[in-house]
Amino acid sequence: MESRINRGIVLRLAKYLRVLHKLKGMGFVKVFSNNLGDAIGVTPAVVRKDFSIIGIPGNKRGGYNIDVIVEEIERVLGKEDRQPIVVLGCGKIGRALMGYSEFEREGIEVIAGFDVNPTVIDPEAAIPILPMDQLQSFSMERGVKVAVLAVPDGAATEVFERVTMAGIPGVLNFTSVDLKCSKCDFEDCATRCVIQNVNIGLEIENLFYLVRMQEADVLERNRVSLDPEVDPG
Amino acid sequence: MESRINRGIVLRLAKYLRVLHKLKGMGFVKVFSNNLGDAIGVTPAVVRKDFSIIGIPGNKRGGYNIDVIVEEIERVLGKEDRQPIVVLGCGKIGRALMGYSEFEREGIEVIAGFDVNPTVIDPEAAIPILPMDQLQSFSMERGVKVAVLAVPDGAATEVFERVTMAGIPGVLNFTSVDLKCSKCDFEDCATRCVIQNVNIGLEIENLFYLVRMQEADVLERNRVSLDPEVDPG
DNA sequence: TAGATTGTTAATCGATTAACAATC
DNA sequence: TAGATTGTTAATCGATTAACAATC
Repeated sequence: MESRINRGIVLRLAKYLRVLHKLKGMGFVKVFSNNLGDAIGVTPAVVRKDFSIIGIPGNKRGGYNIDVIVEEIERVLGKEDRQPIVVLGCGKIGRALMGYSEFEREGIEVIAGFDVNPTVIDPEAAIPILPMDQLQSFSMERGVKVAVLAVPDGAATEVFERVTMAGIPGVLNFTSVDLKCSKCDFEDCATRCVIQNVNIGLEIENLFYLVRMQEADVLERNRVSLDPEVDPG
Repeated sequence: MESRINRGIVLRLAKYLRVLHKLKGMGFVKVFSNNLGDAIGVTPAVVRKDFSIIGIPGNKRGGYNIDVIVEEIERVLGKEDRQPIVVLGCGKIGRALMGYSEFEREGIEVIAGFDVNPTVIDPEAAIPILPMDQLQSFSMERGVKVAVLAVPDGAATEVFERVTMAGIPGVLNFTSVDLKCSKCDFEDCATRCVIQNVNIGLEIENLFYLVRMQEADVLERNRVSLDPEVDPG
């Protein structure tokens, strides 16, 4: 019954926002919970509930005003300001992320990379690559809020340690080491660090499993439909 | 009450597996639900329930036998065989994934990359990069089950179309376009394609939001603790 | 036996869904 | 007015957690 703002809602809000920007670009002014639900793949009731929770008003017969929704969601999500991040580990994945062109559209900007390998250091590059030692001073100075962790698995915990020392409160973790700060619950964390783990290997394994399950399922259904009642003996 | 095998369990099983391999390497033979729970950050009851669901037996006083768990989880997850995948889109992200060394440890092998850009095609490379046109024939021939989508957002739906045409039943989607096959529920899908969306931009936005919430929360708590009762006027 | 741990059942929790009164 | 859509309340659902009997 009690529904606070959780990760689920936040994710949906960001999705609404994209659809709404497109609709607005097409000249739409109003939208119904029905349309929006279809667009992001949820029921209209979810849309109405989400909007109700963050206080977006609609009109009983005329749906919701797109400008109002956009403004309110952006306020809740805090989209007004630029979102500067740093990338830790400038190997293949790290450098790919540093050049990820889709970030720009979202207001996300990689302001520096860090690495322990002296040969990749390049403070003069468009996006400077600095020695890992400078992480703390740089982050303090620039007020870095989010770091992307793209180091080898073996270095994950050590580098994560540096991140907490540097006072960076948010981490997107691409290593396959499951990070958690001590006593850290997703919602409430003693050392005050929010971690989002993205484990590519795990996702792929998972996918293989789901695919196999699905294929088994199809087979099973065919069997059942050929053989509606099990006939023992 | 009724708990079928869902994404949550599958993800946990893969995590148990990692811990267990390490424990085994250290010479352990038995493990308690308690230990395993601590290791992956869940309660012992969850561990016992998971094991109960997939039919892993324990001993009332002696915990679980590591070899038995490993064998059973690997059977359920189907870890015995190699897991060949293809990468669609050989830009920065795509090539980074093609060279992702952590895959090896998990039995995941990138067997080819595909791209529309003729200048990156290289069928003789260690991991061949082929024209996108050859996706269908290649996948049919090799029985590809999982494709990683790393094309620009603009090409996402078109390339995904090719994937379904090629009969590939699993997709890990790194574009920020929310893919879904028509009528596709996560569990049950008419066109029989399992999609896992990994939206890096969305994750980072989310992180910024959560960090901001957390900071607000800390402030709020300090305020409350300084000012335990609201004093109007 | 006493102590500890499994395996399962019941309670809790939170989120999603359904339903419908309010009302434009 | 009639029809449609919001906003909210209650029902449902599934997963997590607690608790405890069984038993080694």
